[in-house]
Amino acid sequence: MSALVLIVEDEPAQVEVLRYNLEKNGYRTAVAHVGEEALMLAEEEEPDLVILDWMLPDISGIEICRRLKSQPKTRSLPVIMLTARGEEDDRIRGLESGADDYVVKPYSPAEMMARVQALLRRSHPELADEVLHYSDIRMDLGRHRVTRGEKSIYLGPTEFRLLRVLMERPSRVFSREQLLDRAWGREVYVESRTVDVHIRRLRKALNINGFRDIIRTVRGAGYAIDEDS
Amino acid sequence: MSALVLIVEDEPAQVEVLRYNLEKNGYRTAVAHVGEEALMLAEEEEPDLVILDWMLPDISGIEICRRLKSQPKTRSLPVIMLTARGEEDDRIRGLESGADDYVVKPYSPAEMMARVQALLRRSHPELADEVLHYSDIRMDLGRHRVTRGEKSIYLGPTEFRLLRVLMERPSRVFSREQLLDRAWGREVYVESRTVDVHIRRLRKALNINGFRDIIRTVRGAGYAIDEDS
DNA sequence: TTTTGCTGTTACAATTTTATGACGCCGCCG
DNA sequence: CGGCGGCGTCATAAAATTGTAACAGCAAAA
Repeated sequence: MSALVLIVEDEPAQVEVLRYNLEKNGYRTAVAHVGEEALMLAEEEEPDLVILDWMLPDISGIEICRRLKSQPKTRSLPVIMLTARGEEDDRIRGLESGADDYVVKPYSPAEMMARVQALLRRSHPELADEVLHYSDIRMDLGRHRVTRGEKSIYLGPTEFRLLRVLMERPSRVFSREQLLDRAWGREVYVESRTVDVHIRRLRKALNINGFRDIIRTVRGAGYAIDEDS
Repeated sequence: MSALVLIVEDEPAQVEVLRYNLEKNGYRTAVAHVGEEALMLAEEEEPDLVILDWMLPDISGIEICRRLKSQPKTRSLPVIMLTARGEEDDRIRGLESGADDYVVKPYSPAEMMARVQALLRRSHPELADEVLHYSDIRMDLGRHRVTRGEKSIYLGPTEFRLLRVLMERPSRVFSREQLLDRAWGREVYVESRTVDVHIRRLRKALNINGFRDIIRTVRGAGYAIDEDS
């Protein structure tokens, strides 16, 4: 089972952005558009985390947060407060109301995901699986599973570690030595040309079904994972 | 013997959903379609819990609940009230009539099961056994019993603990060390290769009758319980 | 265009990792 | 005491993974 995140937000566009990103990261989602619904769902569905918009049609986010924190059943439910402008006052009031974190709009999805994961790791370590994304490639480290589009990709241990290194910093070029360091470890000695071979294996596995090659060769420098060429 | 849950609901589709989920979780079920029948069965069958729909053809759920709570014989019988809309008034009236919990339709089966289990644990701790599911495998922790499909699976104590660890987090890959920690305990020292042998024994037991292998070997990483490959 | 250096690709042997069957030990029960 | 079931370990087979060498291709420099 994966973590359930309750989104409390009245703007449909915002909801969709959050939902898309959360589900891409393997979380389940529930949505409440108004405050009453939020309180109900928080109790009924027992989510593992709440993302709570500050401005809602009925009850204010701050009030919802206060109520959540005042009930034994939802007290330890982590709350990320979401607000339009980062005024210091709001920030303080938000945290005073018991929110565990605070994100200012506009925010980057990656930042939000990082915060979600950080809070989940704190409250339910077993639910916070790391997932790396780039383009249409998805790497679930906990499940040790790689997919491209809908297709499962099977990798040997070394290719898996290699891809992981590349995915952790997309677009960055790693020299063969850097890759050996990070994917093989500092102590082993292998020919640097060996990297080429594993890159090839990785390419072959990743480009199954005529997918475009996503590994970029940088002559004289190394390799990177990259959208184009 | 397992707990008996009385379902009081007039819509056949709803009944089936409930019955299916309850039985999957190891409860026995009885069904009443109308209020009179419910009162009768509550007395005759001595169920351990009642799931009571708010809207019924003859007597209202609230009235049934009141009557149950007024009779000595059924007073301590836990009641979960089931209603279509989560209006605050209904909620209050429901709880005032003596219901022990309140679920709003539509609800998730998992949520309902959690509530059933929570109430049973309170009233009859010995009947509230935890049950793990994955795919067609069912693990009744309290009864120490495993089934796959309709077939009983016999496991030694070690295989049982091992399967339990895997079932608690389906799809997650556990290293041999993690498995030793969790299924054997931190203090004992056994070879990590021993895990292989028990995995094999587990597989042999689980794949009886030509069932598909559900344990995934992840080279260089460990094992996971998983639907595919 | 030729040269030179780097990279892609393939084949293969070596190594590592897992699967499996067998064995002996231990504790329990009859 | 003897049999039995469960368990850990070992030996060996089987399978997957990996490192390297060799060579073809290609790009940039001369």
